[in-house]
Amino acid sequence: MVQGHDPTLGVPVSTANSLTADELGSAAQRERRQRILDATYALAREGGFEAVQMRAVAEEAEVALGTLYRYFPSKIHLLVSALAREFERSEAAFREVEIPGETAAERVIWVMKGTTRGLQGDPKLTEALTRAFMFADASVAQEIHTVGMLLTSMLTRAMRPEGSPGDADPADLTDLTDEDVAIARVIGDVWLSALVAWVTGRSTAAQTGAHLETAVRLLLRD
Amino acid sequence: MVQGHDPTLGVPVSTANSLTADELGSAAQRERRQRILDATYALAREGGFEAVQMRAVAEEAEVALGTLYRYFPSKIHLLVSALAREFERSEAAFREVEIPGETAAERVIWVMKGTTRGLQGDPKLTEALTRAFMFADASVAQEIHTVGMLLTSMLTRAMRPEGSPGDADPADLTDLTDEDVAIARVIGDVWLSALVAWVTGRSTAAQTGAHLETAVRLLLRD
DNA sequence: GCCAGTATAGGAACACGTTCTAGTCGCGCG
DNA sequence: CGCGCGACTAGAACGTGTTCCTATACTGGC
Repeated sequence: MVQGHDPTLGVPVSTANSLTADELGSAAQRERRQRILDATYALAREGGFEAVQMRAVAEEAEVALGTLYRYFPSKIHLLVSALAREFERSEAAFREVEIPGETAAERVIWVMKGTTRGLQGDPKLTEALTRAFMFADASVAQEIHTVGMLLTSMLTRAMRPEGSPGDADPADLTDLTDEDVAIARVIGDVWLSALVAWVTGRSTAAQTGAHLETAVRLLLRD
Repeated sequence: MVQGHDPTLGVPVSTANSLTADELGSAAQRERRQRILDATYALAREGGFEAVQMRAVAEEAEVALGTLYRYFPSKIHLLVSALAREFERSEAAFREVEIPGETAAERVIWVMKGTTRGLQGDPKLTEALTRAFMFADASVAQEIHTVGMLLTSMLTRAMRPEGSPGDADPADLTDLTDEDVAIARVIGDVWLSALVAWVTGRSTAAQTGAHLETAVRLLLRD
């Protein structure tokens, strides 16, 4: 089963999706949603996946349990949505800086290492978000797709020479070859696997970084 | 979080590992372990991850729930152990055949596709095993390591020219360069990500195969 | 064959994700 | 103003993974 590609929002998406910020009518509702995500973030940061308990999130966000479930249909949706919000921030931040490096490989490594370092500074949080991402099933496809797009966007932007067209819109991949996109996806895969290995204590931060760098150099030999 | 189990065990088990076949004294115990894994396999095959319920496994295997937990300290351990057993069978089967293909890339693709096809023939089973693998935390490191070794072994064997030394022992990687091993690991990463995407309904079998093939060709340009 | 100690059976109890029910609040509309 | 309706609150209830407890079956040492 494949999900449709970019329904580009606006259309009432079929089943049990998380409520996005734009779908919420009142300011009070948008603020409730923010409070919930903030509570999720705070709990995850302190105690990781297992500390993000739905009752605890509801209490911290000062909403009833039922309300929490109205906004996010499951713990996984909740955590992946929190991850998406972080990625949006991260992606926006990268959009503001010059990415250093002569070659595509150097620039990609710079971006990946920066992102990874950010995540490794908050191990519990990263554990929670990664576990959720890995455990997600098809019902979370929408949210996952958002995250995937952001990641691919960051990578392909790093692969492009600095200041090339298409920088503004993260979804604009027009001047990239199929091979570029394929490479970006493979790097994303490796990154995810490395993250999982790190999160589950099967490799150290240093190993993760080294593995990632190796993979990028194998893929982007200029 | 799975913490240390009660230490009243006859055999000194390091932390909270699954009991391996060799650690079990009596034939009756080894047979119990097999029954448990068989039951797990059967339930997973029929109904996937959620159908593998500990009470159901215990009943099907005709052991008490407490006994099940003595053999496998969690559902995740149980499923990853089942996965390891399958991989052992798969790896052994591959060891018996000539791997066709002129180049390393062709041989690796042949192996990956064969394995993937096998998994896709049993979607529910694959879903259960993959979800467990992805959800595993550090306490399952031992079992996960086993699986990782088997996968790397299959891949590096395919990368070697046919009939080269080291074929007998899956752990013997002496005649491979560091780069070879790194490539095998990257391919393993991509395979895992692709499997997750397929299992969670985010990509089709065909897309999974194509992505894998692209990745292998990017990495093994002969 | 008997004893001590361990493994197993059987099942209650607990934790947390999820669902459901009843009641309350706020608000636009006749 | 009173009504209806959707969103919210509070909390009970349920399912499944996990733990715990007690009685029984087994096994190795004497």
